[in-house]
Amino acid sequence: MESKDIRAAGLKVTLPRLKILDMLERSGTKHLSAEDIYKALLDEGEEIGLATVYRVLTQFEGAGLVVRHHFEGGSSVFELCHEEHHDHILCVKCGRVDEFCDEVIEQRQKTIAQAQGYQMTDHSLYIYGVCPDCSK
Amino acid sequence: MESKDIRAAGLKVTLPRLKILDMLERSGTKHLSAEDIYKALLDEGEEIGLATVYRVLTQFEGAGLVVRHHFEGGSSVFELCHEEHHDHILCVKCGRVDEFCDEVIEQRQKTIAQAQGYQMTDHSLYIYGVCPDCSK
DNA sequence: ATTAAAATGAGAAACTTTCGCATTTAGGAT
DNA sequence: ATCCTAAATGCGAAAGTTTCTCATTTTAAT
Repeated sequence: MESKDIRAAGLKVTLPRLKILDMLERSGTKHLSAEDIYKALLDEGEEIGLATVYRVLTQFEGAGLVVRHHFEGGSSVFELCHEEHHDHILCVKCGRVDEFCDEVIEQRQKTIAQAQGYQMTDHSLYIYGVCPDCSK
Repeated sequence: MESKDIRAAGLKVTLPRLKILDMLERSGTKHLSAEDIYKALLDEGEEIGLATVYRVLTQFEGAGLVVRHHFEGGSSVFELCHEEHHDHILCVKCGRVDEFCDEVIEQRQKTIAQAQGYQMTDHSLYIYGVCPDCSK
């Protein structure tokens, strides 16, 4: 259980927060929007308010428990923050999302930031393409 | 003039479209939202509707004349599509945006896509950091 | 000039996200 | 275990962004 993660963030361990965390865990590699999480929980018979989902996700983001992504299409999506950083490759046909890590790029980004006089704090990289299943 | 670009996209050359294109050109490296463009044009005494701005931007995007970015913060921003592809580095303090190109990363992305079985169609890379001005 | 198809502007509508506030809950002190 | 206060919740309203509808205007080819 991650009660400790919630507590470590200075937040009280409440039922809604555990539910949301659990939902994100079970979602695996799929990225969920606030609305997705809200509906999924309602479907499972949980009582929760949409405003709470938004509030909690924002708090979790601030605490570094989840990352928010701005994919195309209106709403933000969220995913649990694993220790190891990773980037994403998305299928433009079916929406499938895969993850990858690449040290070469990581390093190169730092170099570029430095060259531009920036102190790099973060980055986001998305590769778009047609996934194996959709390209045959 | 880029009347030809508009025409090449199969769109009629209208005043609103020329105004929007011109505004994007004059904006230089700054990225504008639909609302930004709308207000800026109103300020210059132009008559234009917000719906038109949204419509035209979406059409321009489809035609490859502009790129839409989903930076943080609610609304999409747009920039003219120059021939050469480039990525962005943003200041998390002042919002400044700089651009860069890096062949190493470009190449590496193709390699990664291939390794994952994807046919890469596009990508987007944002580096976040503190810009030279804000870090002193 | 004429005309059909396309584009526009204004407001309504849809959608995502945040806010305000009365009520409930967590968790430390008793 | 019970009490108490700050924090969290749920609801509906509100704010913000984007799309839609439709009557009117404009483009560009005849």
